[in-house]
Amino acid sequence: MEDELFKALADPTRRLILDELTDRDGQSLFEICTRLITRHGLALSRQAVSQHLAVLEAADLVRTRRDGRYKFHDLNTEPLEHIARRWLDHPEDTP
Amino acid sequence: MEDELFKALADPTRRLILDELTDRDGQSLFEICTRLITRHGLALSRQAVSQHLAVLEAADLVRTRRDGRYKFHDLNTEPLEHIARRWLDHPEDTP
DNA sequence: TTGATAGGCAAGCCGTCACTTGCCTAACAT
DNA sequence: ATGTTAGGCAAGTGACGGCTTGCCTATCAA
Repeated sequence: MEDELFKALADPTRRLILDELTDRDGQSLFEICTRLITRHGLALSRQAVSQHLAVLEAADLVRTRRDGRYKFHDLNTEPLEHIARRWLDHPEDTP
Repeated sequence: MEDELFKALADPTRRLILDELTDRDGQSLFEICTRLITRHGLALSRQAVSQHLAVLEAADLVRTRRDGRYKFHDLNTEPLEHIARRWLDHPEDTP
């Protein structure tokens, strides 16, 4: 799980996808593809983006819901919140 | 720089090295090798660890200082502090 | 000086990863 | 029913990453 989280964040395209979902939640695969092209000049195939989304979903950074033939992708920031905590001082833990 | 930071964190062995440096700062290459074996059962070659340390240093997560034939490795947590900030709500930024 | 210790450099191996291509299913519109 | 749109599955390719091996330099002690 932790492994999948860090692996998911290791790829710059996946970080861009997280950016786009931060900007607007609940996008479909095609919307994400379009935004990667228009806003970042990244002309990836649909499958490439789909595979990235699968990696992000495996890391629980993205959650999906289906509606008919659409699949919407929602950002889940919870895994990100304590990502670096183990290496940082936690003054709140040491009273 | 950001790319190197996330790539550095993507490897579980490197995260263990950060753990060991969190536990005790300023270790030499051989000390880190020894701790990886004794505390985690990780029998890596010296060069493998050395290459990991180079990646961590490129990400500015580790800083080094030489003293004679010894090279000491110090943890630098600064890059970790705002690692996930771009995807999280920053209530302190929005008054 | 000799030997031992701490570390560096470079080439090579092998597995994983990002991406493409081709084909397939499901849902909706006409 | 047919065509179109949204998405999925699977195999293949090329590159990168982690690790090893072999050899080399530098520092210190005897």
